[in-house]
Amino acid sequence: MLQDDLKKALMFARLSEDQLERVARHAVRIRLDEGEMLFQQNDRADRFYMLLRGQVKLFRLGPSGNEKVIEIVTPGSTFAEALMFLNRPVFPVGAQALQSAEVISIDNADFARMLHESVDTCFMLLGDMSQRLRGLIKEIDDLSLSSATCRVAAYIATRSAPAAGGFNLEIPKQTLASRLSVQPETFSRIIRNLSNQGILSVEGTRVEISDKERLQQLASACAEPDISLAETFFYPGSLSK
Amino acid sequence: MLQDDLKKALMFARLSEDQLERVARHAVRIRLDEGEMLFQQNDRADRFYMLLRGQVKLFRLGPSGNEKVIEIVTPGSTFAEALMFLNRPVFPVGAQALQSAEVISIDNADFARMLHESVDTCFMLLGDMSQRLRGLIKEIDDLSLSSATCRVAAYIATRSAPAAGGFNLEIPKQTLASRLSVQPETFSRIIRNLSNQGILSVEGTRVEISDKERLQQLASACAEPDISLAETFFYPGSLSK
DNA sequence: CCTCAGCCTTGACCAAGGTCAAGACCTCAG
DNA sequence: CTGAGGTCTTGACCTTGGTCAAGGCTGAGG
Repeated sequence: MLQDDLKKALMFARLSEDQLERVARHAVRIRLDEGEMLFQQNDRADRFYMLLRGQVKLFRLGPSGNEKVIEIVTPGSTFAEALMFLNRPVFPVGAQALQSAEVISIDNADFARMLHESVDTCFMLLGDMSQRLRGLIKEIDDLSLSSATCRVAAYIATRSAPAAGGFNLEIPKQTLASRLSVQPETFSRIIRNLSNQGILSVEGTRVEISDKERLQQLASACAEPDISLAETFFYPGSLSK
Repeated sequence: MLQDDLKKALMFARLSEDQLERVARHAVRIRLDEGEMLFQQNDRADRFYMLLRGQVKLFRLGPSGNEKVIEIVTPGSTFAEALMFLNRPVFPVGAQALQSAEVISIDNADFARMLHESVDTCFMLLGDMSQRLRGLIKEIDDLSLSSATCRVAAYIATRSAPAAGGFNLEIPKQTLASRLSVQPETFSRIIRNLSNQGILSVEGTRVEISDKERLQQLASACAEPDISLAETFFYPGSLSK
């Protein structure tokens, strides 16, 4: 049932059965194979989406084909809904399935019409967008105030926070690298450095954290290039000696 | 009259007199001297603002005091209103007057209450936030796909678009540099390069564009590091010879 | 007119990380 | 088992732009 799936997203949680039914009427279920595009950057955006299953990456293309992954969507999240309120909406990113995936696609115009009747949902959406704004601001200062090493450390620290010891990278390293705004080669090297430091070890997609504390330090101390962290970090020998 | 000033912002345009009056009741006019802080990063955010006159910069501080300017607010714009919808809102940036300025400060809670009665205004706000989201995404790929030179060129290109010949930098170069995520020294050098190229000339705060076309090229071609633009650019001699 | 304080510019140097090229490793099809 | 096409890793090199230190310029106050 489409309605039941819709309810999984926070955004639709407050809708009445009646409203849900109405949204569902203009919603379509779509299956994507691995690698399949859901939409292209600059396509006209008159629908938005909710991911049910699988993984979808959102990315921007530079003119010469180099891509930067902006986000990796996880099941239960909606995306591209913020465009609904622009005049001539166009997707600022492309969306491609990383694994076989299933999404629900919802008609903007119809949803907006319905939104008029539910101020509560408007507020929901506003809150949602606020958070994204914050996230992006965070992203910007990560980019301009932190080093690549930092970003990688921070990512791993967050990912490993819940699990005790280690975890599996669910994303191809290439893609992850792009998400973190780093070349794949550099990503590889950073991992190697961290390994040499005895902070963690990576075997295929499996990541084991050995020294959580140091990892945390790296993750947070990054914006602090003056403390001679770079030094202790890039010359692994200095430790064992 | 406070109401009249409020109307200058798009965001309040659709409000009824009644609603405006209500907003005005919880709004305060604030004067800022040059250099004065309006709020600090991480302060509790229970009000938002609209700039009437002057300039205000929004910036983030890294732990060691290095700052990154996120935005320079111009009169008529509202800012920090997106925080209103978060649970425990805290300013993600600090705000400081670059020149003597005047702002209106509006109470979040009261505004939100009023918003409940005006779906139209909700939509206004949603649109507004959409645009900011887009802006930030743009910002992110500028940071990760473009070079510093590019960003500077792009900035100047936009600023000079309306005016025919040249224009005045209204912002201290230091600040502008930070806004563009570049060190002041680098900014200076980039300008010099552009001058040597005969693309523009800068005298104090006055910028004159000599070769608009080349400037445009630089601004847009930046994401294209493979075309040997860097080469023609960084070795000025190669042109005259 | 001099001086001090900001800003801006310049130069010399250096490190982070991007680029290019090659090879390792893995998986899958034949 | 073998070969082809991925992805990942490594090494060598080079560019960008950050850092440090030293002037130059300008405007306000004595």
